[in-house]
Amino acid sequence: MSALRKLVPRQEFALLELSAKFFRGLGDPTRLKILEILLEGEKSVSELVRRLGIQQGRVSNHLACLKWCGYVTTGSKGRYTLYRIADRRVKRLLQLSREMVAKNTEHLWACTRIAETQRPRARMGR
Amino acid sequence: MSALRKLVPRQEFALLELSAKFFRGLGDPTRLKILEILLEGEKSVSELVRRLGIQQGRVSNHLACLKWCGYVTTGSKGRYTLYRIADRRVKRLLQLSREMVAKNTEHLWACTRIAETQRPRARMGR
DNA sequence: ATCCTATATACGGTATTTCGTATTATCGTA
DNA sequence: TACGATAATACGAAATACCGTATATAGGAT
Repeated sequence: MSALRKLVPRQEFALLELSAKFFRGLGDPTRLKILEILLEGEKSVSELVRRLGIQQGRVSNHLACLKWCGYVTTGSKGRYTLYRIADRRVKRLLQLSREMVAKNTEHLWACTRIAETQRPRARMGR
Repeated sequence: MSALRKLVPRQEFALLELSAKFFRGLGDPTRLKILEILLEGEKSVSELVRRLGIQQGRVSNHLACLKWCGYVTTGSKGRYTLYRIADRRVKRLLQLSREMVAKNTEHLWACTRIAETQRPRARMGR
């Protein structure tokens, strides 16, 4: 049980929790790439699979995640499921992050508190 | 080794990776709460510890994380280290998320692909 | 130097996330 | 109905993140 939970009102805690979850939705490079592709226009799952070059199941899973978080919506067209960006704010979010990341590349690289994927676990000491 | 890595140019992959890392910086309720407090104005670590009610070490760790990601900067004043929001865009990011989360509360709650902290692990099936 | 306060770091344990692989569901068409 | 294509879901293993506790560092005052 998070200690924070005891200190902030239940409602506020829930909101923080949800917002964190929301941002974690953007915390994966594959999902970010998917959003970038969808910003070009709606795409079917198989199209995304081709573009990403990863397993179909994995793509569907990431898409489900993006959908739950409200980044994308779906429609079906025959056998295809088409995914598209759900909200104009998605583009804004990605823009903002790009700007801030650009200003901060070296720092972010050096950051060991949040590891990159598949990088050998960095010890905290020097 | 991520499969995505093989498909997108090295440079682009690095950028996606960094952006994801950047967003993961916002993917924790405690860090979000810290940013909210800092939006009121600069604060020392001990002040934050009081407000958050959690271990000092943990707060420092989260602060380090936020600093690496470029959300906050520090200055020292005597024995105190003062933390403050590093960039106007931080406020924008949080605003955008609040708006999108508000539109999406139920969905986010229901999302089992990204777990809330300390919630009993939901199985994927129904 | 020594003590005290403020802050940063280390590390094991546990929770969470992602991945790879396999399976299941759904829809159009023969 | 059976079949092929499209998409969604399941599940164990590996990677990553977070917490609690303990310890180290730094600066000011005595």
